[in-house]
Amino acid sequence: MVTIKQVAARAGVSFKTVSRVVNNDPSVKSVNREKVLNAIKELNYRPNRAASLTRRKKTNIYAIIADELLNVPYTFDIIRGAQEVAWKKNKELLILNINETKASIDRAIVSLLENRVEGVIYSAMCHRAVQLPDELKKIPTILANCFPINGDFPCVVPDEVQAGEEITTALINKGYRRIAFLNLNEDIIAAKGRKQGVINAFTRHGLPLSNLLIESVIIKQDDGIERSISRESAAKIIDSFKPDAIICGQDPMAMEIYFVAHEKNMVIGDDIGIASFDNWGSIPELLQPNLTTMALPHLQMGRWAMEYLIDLRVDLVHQHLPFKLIKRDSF
Amino acid sequence: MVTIKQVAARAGVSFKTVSRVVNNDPSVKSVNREKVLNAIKELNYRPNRAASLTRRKKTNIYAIIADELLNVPYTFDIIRGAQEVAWKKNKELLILNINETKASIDRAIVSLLENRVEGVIYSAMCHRAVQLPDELKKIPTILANCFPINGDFPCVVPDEVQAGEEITTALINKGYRRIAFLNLNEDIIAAKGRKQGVINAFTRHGLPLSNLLIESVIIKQDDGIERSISRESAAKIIDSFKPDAIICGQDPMAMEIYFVAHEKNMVIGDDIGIASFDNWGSIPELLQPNLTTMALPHLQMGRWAMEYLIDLRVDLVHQHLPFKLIKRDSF
DNA sequence: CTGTTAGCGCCTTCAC
DNA sequence: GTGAAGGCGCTAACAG
Repeated sequence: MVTIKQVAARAGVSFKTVSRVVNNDPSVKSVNREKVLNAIKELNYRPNRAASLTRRKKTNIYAIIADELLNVPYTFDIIRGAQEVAWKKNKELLILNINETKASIDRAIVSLLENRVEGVIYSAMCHRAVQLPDELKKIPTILANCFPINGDFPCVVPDEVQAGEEITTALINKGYRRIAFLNLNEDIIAAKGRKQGVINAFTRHGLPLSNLLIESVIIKQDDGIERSISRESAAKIIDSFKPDAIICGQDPMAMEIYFVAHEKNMVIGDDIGIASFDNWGSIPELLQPNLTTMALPHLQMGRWAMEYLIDLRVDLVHQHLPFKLIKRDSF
Repeated sequence: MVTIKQVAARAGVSFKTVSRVVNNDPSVKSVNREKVLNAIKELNYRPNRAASLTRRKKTNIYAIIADELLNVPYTFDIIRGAQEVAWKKNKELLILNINETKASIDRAIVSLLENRVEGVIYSAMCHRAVQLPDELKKIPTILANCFPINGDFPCVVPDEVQAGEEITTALINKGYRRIAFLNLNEDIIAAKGRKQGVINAFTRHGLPLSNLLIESVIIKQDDGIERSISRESAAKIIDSFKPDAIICGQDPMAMEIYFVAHEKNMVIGDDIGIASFDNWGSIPELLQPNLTTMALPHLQMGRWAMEYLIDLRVDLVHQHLPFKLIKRDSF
């Protein structure tokens, strides 16, 4: 491997000058800069990151821990958002993919510590509470799409309530007045918040709550496994409650509704409106125009979390898609 | 940051002994090892990876470049597979997420070179030909889920032909005898191979090719944008060709078929069999039992590629899901 | 603007 | 088994 000294010899300058050129120090005469640049190209020199890191105090390395527990397509956007900002700010971003096991997260933390990482985003693939090892407190850390069980880390999470309000308002604005909301399991954060949001929208628009039916169609069986009863429920609800629109907890559920509507010879968007949270991209193109979706702001969460770490900015612009930024000065 | 010397002072040994303990050198008296271990714990010492890397010749760092061009759920499995093996072999794995831009890949390569990465997996999100910069030839590289346009890198790709044979054979074994295959755009690798495989299976089972209809239902419009005409095509084909089973190029297509079948009051699995490549997980649970799917071996590709890099093993066991390993001794 | 000197924290070599 | 000396490739501090 060619070193800075070899380049210096070739260019006929001291190795410090080479170092300056490599690090874009403006205080190098352009003649010398040229010479060095040529030598670098001729020798095909590449700075040794490890060596440079030993001497520098700032590593400029950040990391995102991705807890892949649930592994739905769009969640990769958190990483993408973080990466985008890191790139722009010239920071290195380590992606650490873990799973639910303790060994896995422990190993990730070892990596963080040994690499002298300067900031960490801990991101979960579904909005939930997490309990993180205390060791993470040694490094500036922000959670994305999850929040700390003890409130001991700052976090950025989607504002499910606002999402619920927005999707409902969209339907109301389209003229729908009697809405059924097939919610996810109401134990989970997203389901609780959205339910509240849907109710809020009804109240705000002066619609009677008797025109609103909310039912959880993901049920936990005795064996602990979750099962979707969306199809059966939808069929029943359409007959009994007679909604003019249905909100689904997630895309696959919307697919089921399409089926049920078909079976009942209802025309989507005409006889019945359909809206859905969590656009998984699983809805065939053909049906998309008839669907009101609310995608979660994963990209923004990633960006935001990264900007928070790098600049400690907590004054960020509110984006179109709803968010909640819970700030805690833990460092 | 606490250093090896501080640990040594605390433990009452030379810093070299500490180094030995940290690196699991067996030639340390267990009394001393204990002392060192305690000191490490008390001071909460963490080896500095960068510093250790400067002196060591082997970095043990590998990287996977993920070309996220197409961003379908299961492709992350390539990374997961690579990571699994890297973990097992105690290697660090850098995940470099790029997009189609040259700037992006160039930046990734700079990162590879500066980090003195010892091996690279270049993975594409859909099976295709890629042209990689020559600079990658300086590092042992293997492609996963894509192959080099000039044959200048080794690669591991799914065996689409075999996949076609297996899925068709599965249908034939279930008793279906007249099959329509709604293929992806036949310009793409996967579509070509699978078509051949489907034909092979027919031939092998002595079925007349007149009982097989293959049609591409993803068409490229004049404006270059691809459009799926699977639904219309399926409707027509069911009426005219009267297949007893349909093979779909991918899950979303299978969803369309479910619809069409519904509209025609056909019972899935009874009046008509459905099979699909590329299990995206977009098929609602309820319908899964009626679907014969063939998932692509992304996990295995990731594992295999990594093992190839680390051990140069090309003699790996053939797994259930079909593969093709194209080996080229480029390093 | 440039070069010298002195490290960074660790590992290698080799003598004890 | 252990430790001292030396060096990895680079940057900080400072002198010129």
